[in-house]
Amino acid sequence: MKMYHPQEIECKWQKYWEDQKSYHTSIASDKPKYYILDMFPYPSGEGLHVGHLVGYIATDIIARYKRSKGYAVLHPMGFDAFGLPAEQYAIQTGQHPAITTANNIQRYQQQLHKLGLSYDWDRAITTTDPQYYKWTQWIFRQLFNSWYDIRLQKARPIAALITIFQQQGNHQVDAYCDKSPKLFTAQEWQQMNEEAQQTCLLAYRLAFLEDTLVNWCPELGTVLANEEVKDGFSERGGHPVVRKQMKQWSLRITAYADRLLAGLQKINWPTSTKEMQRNWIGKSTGAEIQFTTTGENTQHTITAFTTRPDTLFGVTFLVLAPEHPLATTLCTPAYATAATQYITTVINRSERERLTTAHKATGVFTGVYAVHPFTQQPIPIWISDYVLANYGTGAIMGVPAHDSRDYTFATQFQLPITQVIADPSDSELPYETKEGVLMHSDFLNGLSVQAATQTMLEKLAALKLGTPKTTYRLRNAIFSRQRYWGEPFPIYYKNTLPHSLPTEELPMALPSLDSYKPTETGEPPLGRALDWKTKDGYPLELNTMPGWAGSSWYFFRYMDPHNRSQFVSPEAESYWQAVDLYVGGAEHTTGHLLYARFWTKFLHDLGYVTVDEPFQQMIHQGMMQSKSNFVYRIKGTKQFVSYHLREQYETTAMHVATALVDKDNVLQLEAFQNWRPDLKDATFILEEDGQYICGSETEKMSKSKFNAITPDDVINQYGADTLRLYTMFLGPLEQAKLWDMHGIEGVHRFLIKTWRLFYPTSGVPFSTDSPDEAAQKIIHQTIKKIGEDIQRYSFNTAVSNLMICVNDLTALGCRHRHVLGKFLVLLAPFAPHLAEELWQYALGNEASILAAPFPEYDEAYLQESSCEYPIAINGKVRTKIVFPLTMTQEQIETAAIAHPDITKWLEGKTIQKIVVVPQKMVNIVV
RNA sequence: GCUCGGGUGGUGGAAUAGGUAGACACGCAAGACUUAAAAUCUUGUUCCCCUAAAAGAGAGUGCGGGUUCGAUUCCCGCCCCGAGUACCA
Repeated sequence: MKMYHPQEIECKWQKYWEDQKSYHTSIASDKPKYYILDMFPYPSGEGLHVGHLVGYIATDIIARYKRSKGYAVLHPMGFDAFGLPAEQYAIQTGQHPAITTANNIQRYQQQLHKLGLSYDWDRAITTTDPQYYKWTQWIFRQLFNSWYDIRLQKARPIAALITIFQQQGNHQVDAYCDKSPKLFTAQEWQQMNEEAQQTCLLAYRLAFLEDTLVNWCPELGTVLANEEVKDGFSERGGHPVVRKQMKQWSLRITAYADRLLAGLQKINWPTSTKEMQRNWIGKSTGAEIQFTTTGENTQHTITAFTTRPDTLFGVTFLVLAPEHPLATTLCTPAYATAATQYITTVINRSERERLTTAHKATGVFTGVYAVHPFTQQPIPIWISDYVLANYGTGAIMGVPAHDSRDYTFATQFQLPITQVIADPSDSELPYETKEGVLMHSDFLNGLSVQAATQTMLEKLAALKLGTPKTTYRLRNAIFSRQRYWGEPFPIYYKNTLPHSLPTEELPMALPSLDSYKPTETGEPPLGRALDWKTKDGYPLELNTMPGWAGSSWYFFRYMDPHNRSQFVSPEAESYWQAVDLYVGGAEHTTGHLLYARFWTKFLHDLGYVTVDEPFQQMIHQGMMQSKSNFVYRIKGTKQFVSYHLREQYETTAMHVATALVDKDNVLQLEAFQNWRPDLKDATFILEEDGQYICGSETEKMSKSKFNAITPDDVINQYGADTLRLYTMFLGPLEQAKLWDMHGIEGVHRFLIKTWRLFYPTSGVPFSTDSPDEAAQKIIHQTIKKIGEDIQRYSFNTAVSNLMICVNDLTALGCRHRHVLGKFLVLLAPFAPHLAEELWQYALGNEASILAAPFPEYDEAYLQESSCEYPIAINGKVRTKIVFPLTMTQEQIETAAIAHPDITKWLEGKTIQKIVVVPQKMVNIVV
């Protein structure tokens, strides 16, 4: 009898599939297409752990299933390889990040290869490859040379804008641009020199230079995007982040805010993810209202944005953001010193400090009043950092009765509070609900919130005091990084104005440097490059692009990865279209997933792609958790105290490798001392029984918590098929799962049982007779279930159903070649190596199982001739009776109440009703 | 605080359209094989009461209500856990 040795057969078939080019994908116009994509991984130095694999295994099962259903399946993999860790390593060691990256990629590929994943590796792409980033630069160049036409709701080439400027100036242009662009006539435009013209155009480009307040991370020496900063610290590395004014490249994603919002309705994504994008875009409608200051000499106009114009009569103060242009100039001399001091401290405060003091209201009075547009009452103007400079207009009208933040501020500084909406429940102020009737509001009195808003907007418009306005929380995306390991910008400067390099000069490759640190003068690392200038001697851009540049369009490149003349050919793009199913982490919701949608819409506008949403359906795999262990170090010493005694000392908890801890959390002391050089002379305070007990917690699996399980160890012990199956068997794809090795024996035993079904101890040969009813029923039921389970991504139940099938066929002693062959095709997407081995060697098929079509089930074999009915009395099941399906409802009723197990419950009671649900159950109501 | 998930045996989980709660697997217990152990196989395993055992009775899907002949599933109110978000006017 042959034994199941996964390590032998898995290597053999992996090589076979590679040699046969089994996963080669091409356009097959006679077949329907299916594009299934995993999120672009960053190849970190730590390699993969089993948590990363959940998604890869799931997509592989679907890809294999879809192929066996006759689809042309695009299932590629590649690497998003620019990024900070390789560069930090380069700064420390001097090793070029390209070498680090290549090593890491190789390790990833080996790990993925050992899992038997069916990627078409000929289509693999890497963002750091100049032949790839050539096109990232090319797309950036298109963004630089485009503007957004609001009337047509699409991006257009900058040449079209120049034509408009030549003919009519920019007074009539309806475009997304800088806040107040310089206005000019056609004649003025024509008289401008090139420099002046370029300055004007820059205000309209979709990729533009801008002085902005950025998240500066001194430790990393670079700026970070909003979503790369968590609680005032950098997401990578956890370094502090401060706010700083810098000239940066930005992308005008805000032009697409409305389309990014509307597009969510067309795509099949988790509601939570859509909701998060909606909140991130943060569309709010309201009005901008003008307030004029009182004062003898100078009168200023302050424009405030509000979503509640209906509460205008409740305004008791105005607040300016500290960064507001008027904040420094408005104050009366008596208040100016205090105000300037406040503004300086607040602006220099780091993001971190702002957050920790967020709950406290701070601010200063300017000494100046504005006039209420209707009551003509004076309204004090304050400055406070609870108003954000870059949202709305940077100025708000304070309505303390109906806004909690304004309420806190008013209470703090004893400003008056005027209630203007009657609260039906009469609860405490502030009353923020949009229900109720207006009061103390002159011409609005008695109106509902909705009607009052409408009336107020009309009145403001008529008196030219305000206009309806929609704002977005979404900011333009800062696109410069002061780093080496990223795509260089295809940009050079002429008299400090940016120009794009001609496309023939792309790719613009990264230069080699002697060091990857910033220059002594604080310039980015590219400042060290010799001859970093164009042929004509113009200086090139020193910043590089952020990590998300390459991942914003990679899904198109897989369609046509070797194209030298286009980023994707129209033929390939129109065949593969959007990704049908995208599987990856939810943590990319407000970053990658938003930027990829933005770039797709932009490329669509310019006519380069037909789709305008990149990912039709999206699923997030749940995170993998694992038990992590802690030891407790007495502060300032190398002494470690056991779990139960830790409270007697002042200790810090420290993660310890779970490999050094047994299942009862007992630490292996010697192994711990040898774990790291600095622990060599560690000493311990032990429990009474002489053991060191570690603390334990369930946490997200990660190398830094020392609780990661690498696939390599599992594969060495059980084989890739067992790992694939077990990862799916743990629970639903989208749910967080706890990895523990206990259950893996169960799925491994299942594969051994499967093996024995084909190589039984009895040695009975396979039969080619037509299978018996019982075997047919089992296999057809399983075909139905597996198909349904895969289609609803329920892989854990699919594995269960495969187990049930093997259990049943084993009990039956099934030897039918026909039935067993069908079973292998069902098993193949989950455990491809074992299925191929048994298909070719046990059953003696000549062709690969990959060519076998997914079996169809025959309804005829699923028909039952009878059904077991649970018989319930008042909903409680009392007995079960088998009835033939030919029985009528009346016959079932009569039989049920005549059954001895039932009659004893009916004694002395009257039957009120009998419910018979065909093929389900019977309920007797007494 | 807000938004979105989720609470089912000792454990992971199943129940796809309101119809037998606990599939499948782990663990545990007993037995077979073995000199013995491991491996393998067989049987049992929601809890509680009763019983020598069988049989039987009751409770039960976070808690409290509701709709229904019937609710893990639908509705209302609460509690707990997890994730995301944070002055966006």
